[in-house]
Amino acid sequence: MKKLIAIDGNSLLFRAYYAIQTAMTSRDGLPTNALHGFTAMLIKLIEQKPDYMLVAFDMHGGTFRHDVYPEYKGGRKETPEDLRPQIPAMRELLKSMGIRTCECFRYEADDILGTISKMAENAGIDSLIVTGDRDALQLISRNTHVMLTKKGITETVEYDEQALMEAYGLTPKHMIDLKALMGDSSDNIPGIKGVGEKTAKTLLEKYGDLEGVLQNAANEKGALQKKLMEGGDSARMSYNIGTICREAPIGITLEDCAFDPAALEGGVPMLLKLGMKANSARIKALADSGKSGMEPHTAPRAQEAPAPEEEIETVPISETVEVSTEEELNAAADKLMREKLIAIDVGEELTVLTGTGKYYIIKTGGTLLEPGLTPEEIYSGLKEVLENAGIEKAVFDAKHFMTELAQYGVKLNGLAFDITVADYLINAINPAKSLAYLAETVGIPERDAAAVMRLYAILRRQLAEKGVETLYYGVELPLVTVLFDMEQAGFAVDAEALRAIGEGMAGRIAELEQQAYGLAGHSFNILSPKQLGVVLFEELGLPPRKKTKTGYSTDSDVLESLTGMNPIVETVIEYRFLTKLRSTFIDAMLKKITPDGRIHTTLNQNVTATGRISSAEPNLQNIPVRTEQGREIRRAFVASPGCVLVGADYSQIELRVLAHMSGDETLRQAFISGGDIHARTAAEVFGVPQEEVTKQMRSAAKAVNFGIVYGISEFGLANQLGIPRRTAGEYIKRYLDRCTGVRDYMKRAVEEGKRNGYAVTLTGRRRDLPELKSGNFNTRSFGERVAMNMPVQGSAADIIKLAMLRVHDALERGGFKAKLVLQIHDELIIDCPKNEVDPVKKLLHDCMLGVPVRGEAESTTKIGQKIALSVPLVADVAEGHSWFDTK
DNA sequence: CTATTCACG
DNA sequence: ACGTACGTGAATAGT
Repeated sequence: MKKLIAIDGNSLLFRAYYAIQTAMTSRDGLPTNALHGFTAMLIKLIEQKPDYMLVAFDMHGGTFRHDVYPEYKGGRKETPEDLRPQIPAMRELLKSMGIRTCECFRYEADDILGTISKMAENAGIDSLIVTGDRDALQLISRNTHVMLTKKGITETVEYDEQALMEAYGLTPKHMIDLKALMGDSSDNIPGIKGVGEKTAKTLLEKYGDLEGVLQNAANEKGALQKKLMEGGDSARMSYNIGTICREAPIGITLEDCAFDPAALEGGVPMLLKLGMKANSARIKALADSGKSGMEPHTAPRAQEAPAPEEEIETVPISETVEVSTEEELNAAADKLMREKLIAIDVGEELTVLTGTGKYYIIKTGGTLLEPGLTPEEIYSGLKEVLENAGIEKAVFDAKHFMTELAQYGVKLNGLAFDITVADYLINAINPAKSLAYLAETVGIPERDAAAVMRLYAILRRQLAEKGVETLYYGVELPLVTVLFDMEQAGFAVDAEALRAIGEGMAGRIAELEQQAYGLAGHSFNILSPKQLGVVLFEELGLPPRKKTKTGYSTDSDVLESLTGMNPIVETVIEYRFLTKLRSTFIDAMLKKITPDGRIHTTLNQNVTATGRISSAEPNLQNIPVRTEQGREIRRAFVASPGCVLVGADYSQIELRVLAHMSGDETLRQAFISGGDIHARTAAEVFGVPQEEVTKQMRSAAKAVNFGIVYGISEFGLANQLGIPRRTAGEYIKRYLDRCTGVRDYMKRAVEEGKRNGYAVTLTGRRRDLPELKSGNFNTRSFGERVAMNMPVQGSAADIIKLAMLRVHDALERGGFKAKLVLQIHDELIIDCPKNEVDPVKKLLHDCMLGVPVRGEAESTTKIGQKIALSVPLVADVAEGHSWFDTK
């Protein structure tokens, strides 16, 4: 197979120019930084032995896009003064090396690349398009790949269809739709105002393409509908100018681009003149190897013959039924009631594939022009089917589906399989973002419900292969419903109290702001690390402690170390602290309160690599607690009327898990005999009786304990404690000498990680450890720490998940009205009617400790019994009106 | 869009 | 000798 490499000359020169900001000039004073970078890149590309090569340039003046849209910018900023002369120089250099260049009146370099790659496709030739411009991703096809430059210029990523799907969850064609919807500020393409990436992607997933989105605008609600209706023309126009032209009048043929390595030699004199000695030598070498003809022109590519896919039995579609009227829907629902298993997917349309091979396409739409049904009609029509627990359902993202159904008063019963959750257990590091993405990665042709059905078969087998079936069916799948209920319940918030806290801070913030300006001698943006760095380290002459990639670091460690040197430091610290509280925890929270007076977070079950749950939009797992003032915010998180909050948290669960997993006798005895674990550690590490442990010793020991859990390193501990590395090393050594079981465990964890390629928790949850194979020291060290930490953090996550299942189950069986509302890794919060407090407190405590609970279903404890620890678990329970009080 | 910072376990 | 603690999510600034 022959190969064309087509390069966006302007884009690459720009990238090279910004990547290399060192001053470089040729003997006659021409700046050469961009030329250097470009040439280095060119050499890398020539090494791929292309048969055709073309470098496209933009032409001055307007383009056909400006005819329809005069404000179009074409992604390019002003050309910097010292880059300008390098562009013609590059063209000349390319010419001398026999590499074809091209520019085209009223078209951009992109369009030239689009056109030449189209020609190549027609001729059955592979193309690689090299550019820094993401717009080119729309050109990707089976034969055309796109190489994008990353940070700098020599680092690149090559995208084919699959890689694009993995990175963006979109097909090449979707890239245009996406831009048309969300606009692009660098090109000044308007898109639809108020539609960002997230909305755009969701819409595209739902309706397929831009036209689909616009035509289904009526399906959307409220503000979004309005935006879509009004922004249609703008989006269509954006689509047109965002589409790369593949039939530009470029005036050259593919054969004009034929590349002859021997001709490269012609560039050597000019390279030398430009002061590129090393590059000229490499070009010369490439020219010579081309001349000798020793190497085959087309390098044999590693033929990755895909292993013949084992055919996985899925349900062949025996009958397809399109449903677009209520009569048809009712008929379909009647038939569905007789099914045992159905796969469901909500996309552009609702699709259902039954275990007996009947495929229903239920048309959404229901507008005057388009046949179809509204969501209300569909879900009420299918209510009986969806709520019948006897009909098993396989879904892609069950919690999401349940949330949608809830809007129409429909409950989902009989959940048999959730694709997202299964996929997460198989590969926690890279969870599937969409059904299309997953189908693509797995290499199956099906879409919609058919993909769900096929994935159901595939993933079930993989779960079995990885030994995580019990974890899946015993923990993760039932947990979906628990998390859904928690999201629906929400956390009551006293908006007035929250506002009052914010208002109480406003005065002080304004005061600090003025104070900072006064001390600096002028006003500036205190929250800008860049501006603050200038004030502190240049104007006021304070000593910089560390640097970030972009300049001085001004993080709290640095500021802390500067206290006492200038009063502005304290001012800034307090200012940052208060504005953080206000913007993230007061203003942002107020916006998230729904009309029911509550905040409904989203609890993600498939984002963390360790098995923890995460909370987002808003994150309720990081509400302040460590500072007195921050903790006040918790007074606004309250119980429902007539209720109290009951909260319980595990004491030192990770260290207890470590004690269990390592079997270390010292650590185990510490937990068995009880008491203050950090003080005990201090006594061991510092070799003093526990009564003589000072505050400092205890806090150092606490840091050591954390370090142990994180996969200890001397440097990390030294940094944390602000002590010399040697001293930190000494602490670690003393700790591990006393707790040899822990030392052995850490060693074993890394060895097993290497041998198996993954780390594993007490329930068998896995995390792949590709880092352990890395040749890079840092990457490998990271892998080692992960191998030590993941089993500990992940097992603790397993334990609390089990507790949640048991609590949920016990509350339901006991007929309590109390509801779980939040989990914060080692803490559970229940919103509890006052008359239920006593039994609920006991139940919560018992569930967390693994104590049998009356009336408990056996199934929920299957794994729980297996992971009884060899050290006691302790959970502290408290109650109160607000979250502030549950400590 | 990425980097920085900082809130939590 | 390398250069770091583990896991998250969100606001802000500025390229």
